This record gives sequence, structure tokens and C-alpha cells, in this order.
Amino acid sequence: MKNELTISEFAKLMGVSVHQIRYFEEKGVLQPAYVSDNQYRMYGIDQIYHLSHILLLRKLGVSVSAIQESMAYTPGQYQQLLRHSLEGVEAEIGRLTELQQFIRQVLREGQNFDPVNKPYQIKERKAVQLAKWLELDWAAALNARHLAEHARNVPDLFESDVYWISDGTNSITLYMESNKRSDLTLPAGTYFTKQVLVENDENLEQHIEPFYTAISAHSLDVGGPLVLVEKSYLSLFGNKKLCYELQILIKPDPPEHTLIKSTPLQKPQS
DNA sequence: CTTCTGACA
DNA sequence: TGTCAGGA
Repeated sequence: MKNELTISEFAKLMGVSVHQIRYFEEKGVLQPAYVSDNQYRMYGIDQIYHLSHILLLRKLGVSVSAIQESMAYTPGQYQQLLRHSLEGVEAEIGRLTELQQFIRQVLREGQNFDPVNKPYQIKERKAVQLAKWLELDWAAALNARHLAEHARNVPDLFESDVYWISDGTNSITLYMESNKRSDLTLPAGTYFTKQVLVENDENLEQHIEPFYTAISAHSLDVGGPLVLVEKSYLSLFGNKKLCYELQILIKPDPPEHTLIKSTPLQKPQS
């Protein structure tokens, strides 16, 4: 029995696939100790150390081609290599942290979103800065063409709230939250809100009348524009419908504020 | 039965 | 990166 291993023995020992070992060879980072007369690659102790080295660098996020070049590196260049890999790891952590926050937000809002049992809620909201996104005719639904013409990145777009605000005319403007540009600021304050699920944009209008009916039923003194917030990411919670929140500012010091909070609010018609 | 090369998704 | 063919 030889002191060298066949490729499958070597792969099993090192915990990698046979394919990967051949791949490293093709990329010029790992040669077999020798090739036997039946064309089998054979691997010895040197290769074990060497592959460990390669695998370590891969863990640090160093690409195979960079490993190839690193074979001739000075200690200083290795430091540079590690600094670069550190940057990559930190960027990855940042990306994952954002993802974590997004998931938490969806979970939080998803638990709060219950249009069947508690469609109407009174919420304290902070001021929010909105950047104008596009303008639509009230009659025209949002279609793929609009998105193609105005969206830089649609997937990102629907991971955040989209604000539909009518300026009183027959057009409606879509805004996104922004900390850079501010075309419109929704003031902080107490908002009367209604959560709805709709099949499409057209069905949204059906919910607007009942919303105002509820407002007058509770003698709320509201002001400012009606704001429709589209939370398409909440569709993650099973339904194929669109999630919207209608909201309108309640003017400061509303009459019987406490009474409203403790009174069961109107259910939506089914 | 194992491996090799090459190709492909 | 896994998988498959076809040959040794």
C-alpha cells in the first residue's frame, strides 16, 4: 500500500469533493504528488498541507484566482490580501445586518397587520420624509410599463413602503421613503388608519368611502391628505393580495380621544 | 469499482 | 458545484 492517496481518499480526508480537487488543479493552485501509470492522481502529505492552506484562504473569502497569484506573495502582500478579505467580510456583515432588520420589520408589521379583526387602528407615527416617485392618473392603474420607465430597481422598490397620495386633483402621486430627497413630509402625529387587502389597485377605491364613514362615525377631526401606504412585502404572509394601509392625520387634541381608543371599532363589510 | 476528461445546467 | 456520459 502506497503512502499516497487516491483522489477520492484525499477528498474524503479533506472534506471536499473530488470535483473541487480537480478544479483546483485546473486553476493551477494544487498539483498531485504524481500521476500514476493508470492516469490516477496521487496525493501525499505535502498536498494535505497545501490543500489545508488553500481551504483556509477560501474560508477568508479569497478567490481561487487570487490564491493562484498569492503563491508568490511576500509577507507584506499577504497582509494586503488579508486586509482585503477583511473588508469583504465586513461588507457581508453589513449586508446581513440589513437583511436581519428587514426580516424583523416584516415580522413586526405582519403581526400587526390584521385587516379582518382589527382593520381600524389609531397610531402614533413619526414624521416621514417622502421622495416623489411617479405620478398617475386616478383612472389609470399602475402597470408594467410605468415600472419599466420609472423604476431603477423594482425588487428593492417593493421591499419598502410605497405611498400613494392624491394632491386633490385627478392625479395621484407615488412616493417612497427617503432620507436624501424630501419632496413631501408627512408630519408626526396621531393617525387614524385602516388596513385592507385588495386583489388589485381598482378594488382599493371601494375601501375609501367606508373609511370616511368610520371617521365621521367616531367624530374624528382629521386633516391633511388621505395617504395610502402599499406594503407589498406583507404579501409574504400567505395571501396573494396587496396590503394597503389607509391613513389620515387626526388634528391635535381630538375630542374624546380616549373614548375612541377603548371603543370597539367598526368592522368591515364582508 | 474507481478515475479521467469534457460538457452542461 | 454537482452530475452525467463514455472510455480506460
